[in-house]
Amino acid sequence: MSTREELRLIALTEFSNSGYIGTSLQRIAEIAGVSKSSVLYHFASKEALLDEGLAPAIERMQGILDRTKGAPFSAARRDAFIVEFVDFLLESRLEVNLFLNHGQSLEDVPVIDRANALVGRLADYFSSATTSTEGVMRFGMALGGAAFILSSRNKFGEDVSTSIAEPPVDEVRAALVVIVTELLAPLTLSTPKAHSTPSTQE
Amino acid sequence: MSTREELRLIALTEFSNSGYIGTSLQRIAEIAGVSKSSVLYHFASKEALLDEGLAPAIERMQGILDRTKGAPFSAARRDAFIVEFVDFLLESRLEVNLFLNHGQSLEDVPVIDRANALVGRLADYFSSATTSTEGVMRFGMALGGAAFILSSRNKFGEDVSTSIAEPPVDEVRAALVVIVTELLAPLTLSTPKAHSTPSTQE
DNA sequence: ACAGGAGCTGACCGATCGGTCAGATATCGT
DNA sequence: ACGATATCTGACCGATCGGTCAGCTCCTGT
Repeated sequence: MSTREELRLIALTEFSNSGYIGTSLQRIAEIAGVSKSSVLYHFASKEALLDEGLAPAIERMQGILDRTKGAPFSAARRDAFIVEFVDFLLESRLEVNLFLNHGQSLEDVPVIDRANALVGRLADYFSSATTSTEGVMRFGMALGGAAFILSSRNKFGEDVSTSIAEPPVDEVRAALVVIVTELLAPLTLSTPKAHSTPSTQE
Repeated sequence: MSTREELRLIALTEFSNSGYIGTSLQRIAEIAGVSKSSVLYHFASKEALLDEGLAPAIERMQGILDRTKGAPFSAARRDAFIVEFVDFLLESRLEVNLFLNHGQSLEDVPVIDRANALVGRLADYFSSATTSTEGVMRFGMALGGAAFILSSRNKFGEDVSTSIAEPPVDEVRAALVVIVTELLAPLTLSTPKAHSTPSTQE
């Protein structure tokens, strides 16, 4: 693997674990076994390192959303999206963890803005199927909760609690699809009502 | 309000929004309208500011857990816990957000260790009712997801997506209780036998 | 043989970090 | 009136931050 690619992965890992501000170029250089100057030779700036670390995951998520929003909301398309979304979360844990945990303090960074825009498109897609408070909370719990629990699974599964072991990844994937589908199911069974909350559709 | 209490709240807010490392004493002082030296007069160090900011929420959560674990696992006690837990999340958003989003990079800070120990006790309590991967994921999605979606509700509700308005707090509370209960319900319908994890009562 | 670019480095820069310290100001009990 | 105490401040410290720059060592095409 090239030094440049190695630095990208180290930076992504450290940004995810310690945050963007909490990770110094010096530390990235030390882990890679090169000098800080070498890091800045391969990447124009620390921000460029963040940008190139997140870019692949952002482009993948963009593709998923483009494909999903190509047709109107339906239960079948929603279920297909859920599978794709869960796979995305499983394979982009570092990126998702970095964005979820540390993105709010990096709001003026362009690559974070792009990721935020994706969340907005995702919310718009599901908000087209519900207007009730419970529906909105179901969407948030299902997608945000799944992203959170996956991106920080090490924290709860290994570090903190010793009584919960790390399950096989395919079991995690299957369980997550079941739970997310269950959470989102009421949103499209009978879309017109759901709750007695008429309001707040701006 | 005393200067000291004002500083505590400003620090908690800034730590939650920008992270512990991402918040400087200078910034806290500027918001409060005092000098950096004054901040360090009221609090021995930056870490003391973090400690005293999180302490009340930690003590409250400790009380909830002590009360809940005073008796063996049952559906009724679980439901009572859920209500208390949701109320806790609603009233301690800053603290929960700070712990969830930035706690993993502060693992050697004593107050964060205390909070992590609470999560461990919580996980032990619910892991006594399930051993399946799906059960563990249900627990994680329900509690972690609820904590996440509430602590970062501003991000998804106001900043990012303009199509989802901020619902009344009592509706959020009711919806969350329904969803969390629904997620955790299958865990105690048939509890043949739990784990072989005797207590770990510290 | 050698020019030239790729990869890499140490020295250095201004800015900011958390924290220390001596002293200024104000309040209060006596 | 006067010392004691609480509150607050600016000046300063060493460490670390992201970033710049001149120059070093290779390797390769000609």
